Amino acid sequence: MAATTKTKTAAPATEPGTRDRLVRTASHLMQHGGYESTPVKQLVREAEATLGSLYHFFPGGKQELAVAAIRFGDGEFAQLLRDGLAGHEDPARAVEAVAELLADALAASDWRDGCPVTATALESVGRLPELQEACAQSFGHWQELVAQRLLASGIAEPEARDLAVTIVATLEGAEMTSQVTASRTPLLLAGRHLARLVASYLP
Amino acid sequence: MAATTKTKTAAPATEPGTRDRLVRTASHLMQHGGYESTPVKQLVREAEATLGSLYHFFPGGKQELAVAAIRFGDGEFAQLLRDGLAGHEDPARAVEAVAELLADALAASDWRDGCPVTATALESVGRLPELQEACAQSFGHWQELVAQRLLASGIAEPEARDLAVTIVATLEGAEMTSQVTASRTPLLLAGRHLARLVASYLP
DNA sequence: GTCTATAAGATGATAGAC
DNA sequence: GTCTATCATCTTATAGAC
Repeated sequence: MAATTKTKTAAPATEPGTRDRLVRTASHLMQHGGYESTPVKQLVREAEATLGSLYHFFPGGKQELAVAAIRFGDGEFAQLLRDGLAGHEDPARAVEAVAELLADALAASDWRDGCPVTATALESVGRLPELQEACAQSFGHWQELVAQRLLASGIAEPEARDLAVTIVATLEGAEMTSQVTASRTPLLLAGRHLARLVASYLP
Repeated sequence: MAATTKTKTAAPATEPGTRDRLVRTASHLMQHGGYESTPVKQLVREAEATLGSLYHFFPGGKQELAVAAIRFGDGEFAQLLRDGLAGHEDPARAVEAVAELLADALAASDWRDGCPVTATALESVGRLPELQEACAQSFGHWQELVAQRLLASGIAEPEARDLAVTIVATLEGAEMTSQVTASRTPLLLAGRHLARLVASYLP
């Protein structure tokens, strides 16, 4: 924390350093195939780094890098969530907008850029505890963002939090369905149904 | 199809043959870690088979066995769906019952026995076309079961089908969330919210 | 901090006896 | 149909020069 002074995210305007490139690339590749399908060799190649650099920044190897990648994906997904939720006065319409944003990103990437956490999350259950914990924290983080948005719209305390859990879960499930079936429909339907559900809780 | 006469599922009362053991074991292991996390060596060991048998029944190797395993998991999940949906007159309550069944199975397996398709589905997107196709068919199959149940309750044609897509997606997403967070809550909340949504479409 | 070469083991798949 | 031994390749990780 006080070693070289600028080891953390100091200058966001500068070009990303080797560590950042490794994390971003890992996040992107794990977004596709998950953890096991992503060999470190491909990782360092696409990050334009070397094995030496990887084990310099992440002595814990692939697993430690994967945890950092999940945290990074957590932040990226959170930003998309904030963008979508902020675009409309009506919270029901806001949730639907998030589903539409996800469908856009999915179609634009030929159905490959889904949730940056889901694939790894499933692989991690009961076998990679540190990764699983990072994934669980991501879900909690996103639920909190949705809950705050619902609370701000006047939905009461227990209902808003409960709804947020289901909203995030439904978006995850619908995104996966859209990916596998190569169709926007599941996400768009989920958006419509979630909007109806949220509206039914509005004061 | 007409080679040895009894190569298919002839006697369901007899103890399962080697082929069946391979398929069941593959389905069970892929239910946990997915495709890449399941080495063939572990597969044949737990199936009490040998490499020779695997490549005898599945000349296409691991991939061909994986497709058969997904089809098997498709059928198992479909049965759980039928059981849950048939238990209540009210379709809203029936959907909620499915979520409760899933939560029970999950907790009983220490959060490991989730959907037998999801993990593999995500890994397959854009990289294993035959597996991806089998996974997409599973989702379609389950959606059809739910749609028929809703239609039988008097929900009209386009609404019932659209709802079925969201119901299956939500159950998938909630089950994943329950697995990763080791908690029944996400599935139980999803069940409650889905019941409310279904009720809002009832005549 | 970065690089290459290499270790040590696991991986999917095959050969050929039985 | 089943078995074991083995292949070629790929895997994560390390060593040590620069």
